[in-house]
Amino acid sequence: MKPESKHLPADQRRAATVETMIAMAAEQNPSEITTGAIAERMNLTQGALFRHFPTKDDMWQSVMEWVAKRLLDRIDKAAQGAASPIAALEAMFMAHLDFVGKHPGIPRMLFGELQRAKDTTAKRMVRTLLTQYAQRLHTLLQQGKDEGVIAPEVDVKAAATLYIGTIQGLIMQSLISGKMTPIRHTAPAVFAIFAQGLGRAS
Amino acid sequence: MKPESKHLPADQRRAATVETMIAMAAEQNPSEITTGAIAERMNLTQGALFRHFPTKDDMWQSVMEWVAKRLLDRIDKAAQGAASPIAALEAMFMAHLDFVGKHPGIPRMLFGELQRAKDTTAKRMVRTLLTQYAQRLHTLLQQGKDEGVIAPEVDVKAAATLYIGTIQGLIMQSLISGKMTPIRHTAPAVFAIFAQGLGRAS
DNA sequence: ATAATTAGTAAGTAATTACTCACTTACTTT
DNA sequence: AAAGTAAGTGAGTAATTACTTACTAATTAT
Repeated sequence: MKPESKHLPADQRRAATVETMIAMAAEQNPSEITTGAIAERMNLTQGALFRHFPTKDDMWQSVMEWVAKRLLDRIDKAAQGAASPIAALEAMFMAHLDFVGKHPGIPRMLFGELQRAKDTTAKRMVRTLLTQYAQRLHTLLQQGKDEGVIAPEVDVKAAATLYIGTIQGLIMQSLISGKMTPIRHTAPAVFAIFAQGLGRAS
Repeated sequence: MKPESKHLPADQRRAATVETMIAMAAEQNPSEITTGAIAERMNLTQGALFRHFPTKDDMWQSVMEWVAKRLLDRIDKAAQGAASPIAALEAMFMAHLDFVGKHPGIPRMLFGELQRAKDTTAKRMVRTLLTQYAQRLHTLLQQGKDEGVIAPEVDVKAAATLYIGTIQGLIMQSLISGKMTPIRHTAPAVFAIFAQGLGRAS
């Protein structure tokens, strides 16, 4: 398939490993992905992977770095052009769903890593990512209140939780149906209710 | 600790196993719970478990049965006394959170099982549970629209997704912080935004 | 070209885990 | 009290998995 030569420089091999893991996470439970399976998918022997990563946990850590950087980048770019805080939220919402639509394994990874028992570096990175995400939400929501487009009685923290949950609910839906496509279809209606919830009762 | 005699009748032993697994899921990743660890917690040898369950998957299946029955029962009872569809939704919402507050391992189990690769019986049961849950939501939401307390432009399916996601968001919050308690605190504010979202723009 | 370095291979190893089985112990029935 | 049955024990086993290592092949530098 891919004419990628066998010998790859270390950084490219690491990048390829990360991408392979993300692709595999779309098809199976991340915690059930073995180093053997990763290597097989890369047409490589298992041992070769450990020339580039000291442990499997380090592989997951690299994956989380990839995800955190790309996701935050995407939502930041999406929010940039928006005319109002609510438009920004909606743009972020859609960008986020578009992102997980392209990489369906990612939400599983995040959630799976979050519920790991031991405190891996990867787990800490997920927490950091979500905290940074929440910060952006808080800022926008507060801005919306200041500008009067969001009702003053709205609890900012609750709204941020609801926003994250809204995405999580859509993802859950896709896990039940096994398909990712209906998300794009339902998303606008779901966001509409959320946005209506932020508005002033008037 | 417990003066429970060593020899237990089969049905009691099975029930005890299920409860032990639920308790353990509150402390660690369900997929990392081994039969050895379960047996140890029960002061039993590993082999004894397999006298009561043919496979480990069957244990999880029993756990899911337990969960499905109890959870649906709880939310049905909660909805019963409610004066309006929205009050019923709120009562269900709170009952659900109360339930997972008492058994913090349950949402992890459900989500973890949902993202399993192979189609276990347990996975099918989770799907069934969530479908039945959604049915109740659809009924209430439609009722609300008929009575005019929910805006006619609200998409019932989207609202149901949002409701589930709202709970999921709160659970995610607790996974990040590692604590279950703040859920109860934030929940009303989160539901308030959701309810406002259902209301007529007027 | 030759040497040095970097990447990949193939065959391990030790640990873990779900499940089995021959045997023993506790309870029940007559 | 004796016999029959249900529940538990403890020592397996086969499979899997993360990680290692001695060696080889490709790439780069001199």
